[in-house]
Amino acid sequence: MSGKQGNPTMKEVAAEAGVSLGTVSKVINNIPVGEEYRKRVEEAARKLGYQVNNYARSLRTNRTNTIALILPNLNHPYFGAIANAVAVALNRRGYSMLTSISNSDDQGEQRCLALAMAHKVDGVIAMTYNPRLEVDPQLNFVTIDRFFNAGVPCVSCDNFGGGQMAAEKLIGLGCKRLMFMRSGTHIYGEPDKRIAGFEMACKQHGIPYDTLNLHESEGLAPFLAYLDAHIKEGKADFDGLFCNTDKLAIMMVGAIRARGCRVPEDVQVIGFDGIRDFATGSYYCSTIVQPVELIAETAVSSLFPQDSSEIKPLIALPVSYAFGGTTKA
Amino acid sequence: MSGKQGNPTMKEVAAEAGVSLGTVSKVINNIPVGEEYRKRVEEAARKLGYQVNNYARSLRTNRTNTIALILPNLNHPYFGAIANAVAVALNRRGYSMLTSISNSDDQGEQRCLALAMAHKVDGVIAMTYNPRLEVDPQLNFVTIDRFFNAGVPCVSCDNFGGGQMAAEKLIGLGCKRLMFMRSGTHIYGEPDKRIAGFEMACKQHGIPYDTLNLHESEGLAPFLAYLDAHIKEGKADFDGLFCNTDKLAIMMVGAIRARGCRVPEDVQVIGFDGIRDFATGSYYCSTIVQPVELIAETAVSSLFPQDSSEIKPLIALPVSYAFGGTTKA
DNA sequence: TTGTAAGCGTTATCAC
DNA sequence: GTGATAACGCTTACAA
Repeated sequence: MSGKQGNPTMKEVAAEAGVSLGTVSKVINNIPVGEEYRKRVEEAARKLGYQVNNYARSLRTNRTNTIALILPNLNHPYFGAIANAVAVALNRRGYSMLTSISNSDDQGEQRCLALAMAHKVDGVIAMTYNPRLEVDPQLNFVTIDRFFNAGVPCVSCDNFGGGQMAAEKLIGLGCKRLMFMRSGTHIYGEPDKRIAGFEMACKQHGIPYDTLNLHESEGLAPFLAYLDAHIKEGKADFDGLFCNTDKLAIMMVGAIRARGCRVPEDVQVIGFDGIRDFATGSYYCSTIVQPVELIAETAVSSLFPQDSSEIKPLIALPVSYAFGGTTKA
Repeated sequence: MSGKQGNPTMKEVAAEAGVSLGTVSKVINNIPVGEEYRKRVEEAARKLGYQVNNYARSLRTNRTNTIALILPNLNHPYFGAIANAVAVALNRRGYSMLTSISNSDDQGEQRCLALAMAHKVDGVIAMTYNPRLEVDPQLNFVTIDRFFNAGVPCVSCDNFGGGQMAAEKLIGLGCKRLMFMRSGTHIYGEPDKRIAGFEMACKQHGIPYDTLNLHESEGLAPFLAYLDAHIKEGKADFDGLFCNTDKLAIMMVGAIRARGCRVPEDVQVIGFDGIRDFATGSYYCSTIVQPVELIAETAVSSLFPQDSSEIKPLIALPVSYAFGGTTKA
């Protein structure tokens, strides 16, 4: 309790103001009360530096005004951006944020969830990856980028549309043969729709394409092997590449250039996420930008039923394309 | 309360197990109890999915097992790294983290602090910038990078030593005339010792130097003007530059190169913080690396007096130099 | 309108 | 060693 023993309580404020406990409570909670009483209470509260004890209040009201955010870590800029935006969105509503780091670990995720339950949070926003995560059906739970089932709302960007957009952008910029690369934590997940959208657009436009869809545990080697096989003497047999993350795109741009091929002149590359350089604020590569603030805002408002008339199981928010130097202008 | 009405309480567990409330409490808190009773209670708790209500417990014990972290935002990699490390360090001790974003705003910082107080956290770790922040002297309070007064412990890296190290590194790499640049939120703060350390080392080695110490509201223009004045036809009249952050260093490297000067051949540049590229993990520039995990760990343990025999008002943790391509190898 | 008192889920102090 | 019972600080009927 902040190490402070002399933390003033409502009772003390009541005594100081010469009113009853209930009156103090009413003043604190903005419930109509005689003007003279209100003044006395406010004066006393200020004098004693009174601050409501959220825990005691929560015990009574069964609401904590706190939600938990569970995410893999705070080192990746995307997670940092999400956490930041969620905190801001919650704050605007008078809610606090309890942050838990799962380390992308199944047990860690379960542990974070248990912690949130013990804290009796009013809701949980999670970016989890364990498909077998045991979550109390009564829990006010929203996921980001991870669809569980119809009972759990999932807020995500329009991954399918993003994949489509990437393919169409590359095609529009003159690409004749495309390539898709993916490295991810799990084989199935909301972001996997990126490839589906990409493939559909390619087919629609009659553009040939190749894909390399790998688990991150396989590392970069298979991608590099692909480049070795498909870039001969600085000539690539594809001229457009879409990667499922900016991170992979950045690595591939480096690898392509290292093999004597120019980006974007010979091969154009588009990533996904819309990560910006922390110093300059510029995009690392041409990319499909996730609407981070909107995702956070939507996730938060999904927790409060009064905000949205109907709960949608899956919400796909619009993405946008940003030029970042790895496509032709 | 997680929207769950049927959350089992200790009383229900007691009824289920056919024991008294006190006995359940003892089992939950690992207080010796008859083996048979313990079994019955554990069985009942498991069956009902009982989970202790932290708020009710806190109301009794006056401890919340939660600490608040206040920082400007979670978008800058340094803040993200600090938040991540603090969360991990707290978790190891069984504590939860309440995160508040201040937006580097005086009022925002005060608001975050009030929120933490209302939540009755057991302590606060803050990266605040308002020197007039009103903080309850009773509050278990630790700052990072911001010295208040002897009563408030401040955990920081060895900024003075880092400045020294940067100067000596540049001198050791052959620089004959140095330059220091700073752009920051406030004129005074723990990180300002970087320049002091830098200057001392320069004087010690008899190396001439120049400094440009500005408030961030002035933007980059004065720095660029300096470069314009000191780089003529691709020749700079200084050959070593130390910037107080990696961010500034990165910008300056770009600006120096844009003026026809080579980095690191003509001018060597060292930044401060040790930020790494999120994709490749490599440093953006040669830099003085902050011991992020150690800072977080130290800040956390400063909150728990039993961990450290004596509270030190200012703790300066060792930094290290990392090569990042903007100095000679 | 204002005061009084019950009770939220837990821990801790007692008798038993 | 176990079971009642009184707090903890607050909200909320309900009584005055």
